[in-house]
Amino acid sequence: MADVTLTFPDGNARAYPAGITPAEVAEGISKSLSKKAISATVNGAHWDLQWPIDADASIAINTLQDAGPALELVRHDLAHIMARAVQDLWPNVKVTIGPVIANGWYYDFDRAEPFTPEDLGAIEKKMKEIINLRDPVRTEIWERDRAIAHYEANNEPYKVELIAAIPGSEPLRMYWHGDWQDLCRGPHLQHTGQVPADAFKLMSVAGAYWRGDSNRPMLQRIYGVAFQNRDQLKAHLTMLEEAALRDHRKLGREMDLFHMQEEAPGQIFWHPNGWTIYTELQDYMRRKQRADGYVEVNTPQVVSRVLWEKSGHWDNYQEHMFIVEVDEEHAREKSVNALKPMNCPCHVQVFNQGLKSYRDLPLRMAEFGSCNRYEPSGALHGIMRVRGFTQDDAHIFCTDAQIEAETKKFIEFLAGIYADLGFTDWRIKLSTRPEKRIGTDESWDQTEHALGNACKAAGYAYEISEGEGAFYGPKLEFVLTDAIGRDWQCGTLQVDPNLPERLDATFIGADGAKARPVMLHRAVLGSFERFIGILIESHAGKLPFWLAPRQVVVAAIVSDADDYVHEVVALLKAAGIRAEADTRNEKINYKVREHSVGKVPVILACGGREVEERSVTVRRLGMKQTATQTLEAIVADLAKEARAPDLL
RNA sequence: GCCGGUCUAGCUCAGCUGGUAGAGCGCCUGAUUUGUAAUCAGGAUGUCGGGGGUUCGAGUCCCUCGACCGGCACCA
Repeated sequence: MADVTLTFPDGNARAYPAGITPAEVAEGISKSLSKKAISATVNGAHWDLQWPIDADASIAINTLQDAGPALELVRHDLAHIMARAVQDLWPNVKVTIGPVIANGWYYDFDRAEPFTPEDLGAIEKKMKEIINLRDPVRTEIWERDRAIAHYEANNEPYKVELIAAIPGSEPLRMYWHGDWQDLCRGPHLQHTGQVPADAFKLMSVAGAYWRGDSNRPMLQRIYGVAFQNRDQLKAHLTMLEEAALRDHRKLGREMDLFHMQEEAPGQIFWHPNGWTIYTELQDYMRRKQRADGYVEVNTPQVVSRVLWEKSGHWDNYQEHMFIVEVDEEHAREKSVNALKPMNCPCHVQVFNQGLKSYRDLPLRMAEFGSCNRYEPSGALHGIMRVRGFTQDDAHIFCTDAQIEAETKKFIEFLAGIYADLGFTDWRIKLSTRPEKRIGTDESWDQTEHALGNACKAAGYAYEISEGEGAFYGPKLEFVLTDAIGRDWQCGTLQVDPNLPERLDATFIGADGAKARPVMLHRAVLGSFERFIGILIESHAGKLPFWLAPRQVVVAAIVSDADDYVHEVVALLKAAGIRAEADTRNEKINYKVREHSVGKVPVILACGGREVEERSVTVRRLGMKQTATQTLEAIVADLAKEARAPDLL
């Protein structure tokens, strides 16, 4: 048999008989390595210790100490161990798939009865038993027919369907954990005992559609998290607890920002504190947009069905629209209208007034547009996914040739705003042509390239979201994450040649002929509601001074200071600062605690000494130490701090 | 929309197998004049998410509707 040359990470190379497995290689190196080994990295690929190597390759033996392979394998093996535990406990449960995800894994089961929290405890216990068995993992490649016959015999229809979906060219690999078998592409650990039994936890059960298709059966998905050791697991759980404290729904209540109630699901009752954030942000955005060459418009909320039919929304988006039927007193016919779910058709109406020249393009038309969408009930989420919201929307009417430059300009605009608002950690996704689409492949090629190039030109990397574009054009999504790491699309830019066509938007070109503009739908924040939710979570409620709803509380230490406190508040207000007095009959400790919990950035305490000196003692949120400043100095300082970043 | 869970005072939560609702914080009243994360004492909290049913009796059991939470699907 021919030899293969394997090159180790230290550069040494050795010849082995072809077909040697990494397990055998490890054994040849040392007994202890062979015991500790979990997998190999062969030519950069993650390789099972049992898979033969048939050609020259680089090789590294991985152990549980190697975070990348260890986390992947531990989580993957746990998915199998969990499935085995479930089938041990309930033999009738059918297994489906169980991939590794961020921090852990899930596995989807088909079972008539729901899994209860107690069941999760029982499953976890059973999993620990399986781990303690230290059952060897073995693998074989099977013929398709045999695999299908096997799963049919075992009444596992989902597995049969999975096999049917695997391309015929790919080998079918079976894995065993002890006697329990699963179809799996691997790799896996050597034996179940290599899983750290104290570093995983089953987290939750949730419904999930088979193959992600809402027309197919709903399965039960059990989520688990796993790490290399117990401390990492504990750290993760602690992180989750802390993240829960940053939840905007909790902070919204605690900081008295807004509330929602049954009578208006998915809509927000903004309280004075929350509305202050909203209006500050809106004022800031308005200034930024003006400075960046946008004109601002405002368009109707309730618009006749006639326009929605022309725009195509009536056919394609009706189920998400709030339909309003108006029975006018003297009208013979009811008029059917809809609350606008988006602003674009109305903006085209504004564009269409009067003749537009190529000299008017690009025309950047902005609106803080209030939209209502009948979102599915299960999609609602705090103030981040709602049925009534306001977009910082704009449509850029331009020519094809202007798309790339306008996109680049927009990305830079957005990046500046995100930076002002304290976001450094955001991503761009480029969503490309979906299966169901209009337009030629050439035009898709062009616009997809234009968006990608604009990202590059602006200096930002992007991920591709294959097939996620709108039916009329590709889009960029600007994604931020919430407290517990869920992704939210905030900013967006979508190329749309369709709506100008449908609503007959034209301009007179340089050649004197009518031409069709393209529209770029774009938003920076996305919606004020979602963005404020993210903003609250990312700052854990401690908003930057200019956005803080309550900026300063002036607290009296003794009631003799009350008059002075009111004087200080008046001076601060005159300087444009949101200040209030706290002259309640309470100790300063009490007031400091209460306003700190309330995330007020600055507390100014006034006692006899301050009255005497005409000073204040400043305590900033999150800082223990205090400093005494003169009244003039603190008013000047805070007035400066209160300026929005674009006014600095 | 789908699967599962939850809904008790303003907030956070307790209330066992059905016997007629409680705590802490907050709120109100009074005392206290206080120096940087909860001063003390007293007082009132409520259609137990809505509706219907079973029962002598329902916060508790059943049905139904709704909202919310976690996922999934959706996210022109």
